Amino acid sequence: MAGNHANFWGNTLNAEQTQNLSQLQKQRLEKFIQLKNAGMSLYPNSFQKNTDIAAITTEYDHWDEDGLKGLNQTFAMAGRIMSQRSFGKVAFLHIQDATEQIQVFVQRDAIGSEKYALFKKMDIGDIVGVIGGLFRTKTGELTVKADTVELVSKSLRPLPEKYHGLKDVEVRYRQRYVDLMVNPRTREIFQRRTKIVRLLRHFLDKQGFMEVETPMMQPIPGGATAKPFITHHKALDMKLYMRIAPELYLKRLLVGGFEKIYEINRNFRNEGISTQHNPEFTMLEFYWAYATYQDLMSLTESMFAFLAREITGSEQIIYQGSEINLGGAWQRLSFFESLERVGGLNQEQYRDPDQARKLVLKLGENVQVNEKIGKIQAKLFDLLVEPKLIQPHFIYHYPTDISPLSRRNEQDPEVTDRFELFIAGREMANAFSELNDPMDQRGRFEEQVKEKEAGDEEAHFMDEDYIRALEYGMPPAAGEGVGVDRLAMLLTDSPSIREVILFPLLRPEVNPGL
RNA sequence: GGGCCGUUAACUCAGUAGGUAGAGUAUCUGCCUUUUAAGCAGAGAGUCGAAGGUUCGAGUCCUUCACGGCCCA
Repeated sequence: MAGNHANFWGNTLNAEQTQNLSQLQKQRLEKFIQLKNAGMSLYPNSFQKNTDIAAITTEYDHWDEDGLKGLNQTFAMAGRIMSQRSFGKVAFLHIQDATEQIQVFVQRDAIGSEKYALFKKMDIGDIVGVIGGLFRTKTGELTVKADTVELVSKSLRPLPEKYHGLKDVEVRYRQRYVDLMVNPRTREIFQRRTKIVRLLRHFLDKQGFMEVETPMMQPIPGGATAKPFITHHKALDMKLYMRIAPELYLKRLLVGGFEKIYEINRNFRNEGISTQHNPEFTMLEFYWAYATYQDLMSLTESMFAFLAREITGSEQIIYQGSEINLGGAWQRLSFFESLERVGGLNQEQYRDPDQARKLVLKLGENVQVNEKIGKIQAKLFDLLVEPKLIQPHFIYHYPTDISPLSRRNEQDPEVTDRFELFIAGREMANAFSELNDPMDQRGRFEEQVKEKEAGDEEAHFMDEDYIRALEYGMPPAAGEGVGVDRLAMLLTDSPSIREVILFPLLRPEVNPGL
């Protein structure tokens, strides 16, 4: 029989490939050939739907039997066969389209023996077109009584089990198409994610922000402390970086005269993978001229509360078992206050470089000998404060030497008018009043370049064109970045970023064909 | 990069003390015209992640590797 397969498919499948198929795949291939030999098109491009399944269930789910009888209307729908219960001369299926599932009743005497014989060759996983009227079964389920069932797309691989679904996370991520087919929860997460992004746009549009798109491939990667991916443009023979942030381009647009702008798009950072990090991730950044970081705190509060209400119906959400209240005004602590009040440190412990460094080492983290105090303090914060910030907290006035793009605080130039937002022990947003003094900015870049030369791969590059833009004069402004994936995690109660990214990065599969 | 855990039929999982591989679902055959985790009877289906090693004998013990997960960095 293997020879026949090869013959039938021309050179598509050779004998060895056929041999490698599982028993179930071989059986499906047999049916494929039988249906083909019966003159059936297995991948026709002809089925005309006239409704979605949800449209039917929404409209008729509450109709009684008599009402349905009097309806006298036929519907044409298409969907994947998800389950079937077959009797001798009659069968029940559930088919699923993008919107819903519905039961289909197929009767030999209604569609004819010949068509019924072909129908019996169809498998779970096949996509079928169904035309028929509605009725209620003995158990009361709204059901389509098929006048015809047509094969629309033949499935050559078996679907995972209906009861336990697909659990293997590796398969779920690699073959997301299967995960989406069989796990309703996965569909819900991604529908919800899409809704979140739409609502973000809606919210910002309503506030008068304009959406823009800036380069994702940049000659000088800027706007964040991160290691970039490097790529190359052939025709220009030019080194390019995948962007780590859109920030410096968005601020050029402030110079150009746009006053309220935002961008939602991918950033790329060449770092490890974890439950909270994927090398490419989606970021919202928005910039608001003549506003300050204080204004952004209020805007952020109303934005998150709005999202929570629209998505979950409440400002109180549950994330991984913790109740989180996104409503009202959130806690605000300065960076140093948080080290004291949340981290339990005294001034000497975090202000004295020696003591601070020793403390970090004691907590099991590495720290360079000549590390700047700001970086050491940031590590103390990550270790002692961040995990404890379950309810929303704004932490403001970050040290200047870890905030090279932020405006200095007018009272204390050693800190900046910057805040980060933490929810559920994670950084959700980073925002600040923008540094628009070109001289100060040049000095800060120069500091960064020194660090880069000292071996810090994450330090910022000098960007002369950005300085030039600032020299034309940028209005005072505040800007913020919000991690969209983390927001999606929060609002879908997902423990890992991979649950909210359709195709998270994985190492290549050893044997993708199997 | 380090530690721990996992990888057995298409899917979900068992696998005793090292003795030659099991269940449910799915599939196939037969019966079955209102089922819904349909039912009854029967059958087939495995490179036990890969490669070495120990052993008379390895899914099981050891080593290395691959992929994944969690934690740490």
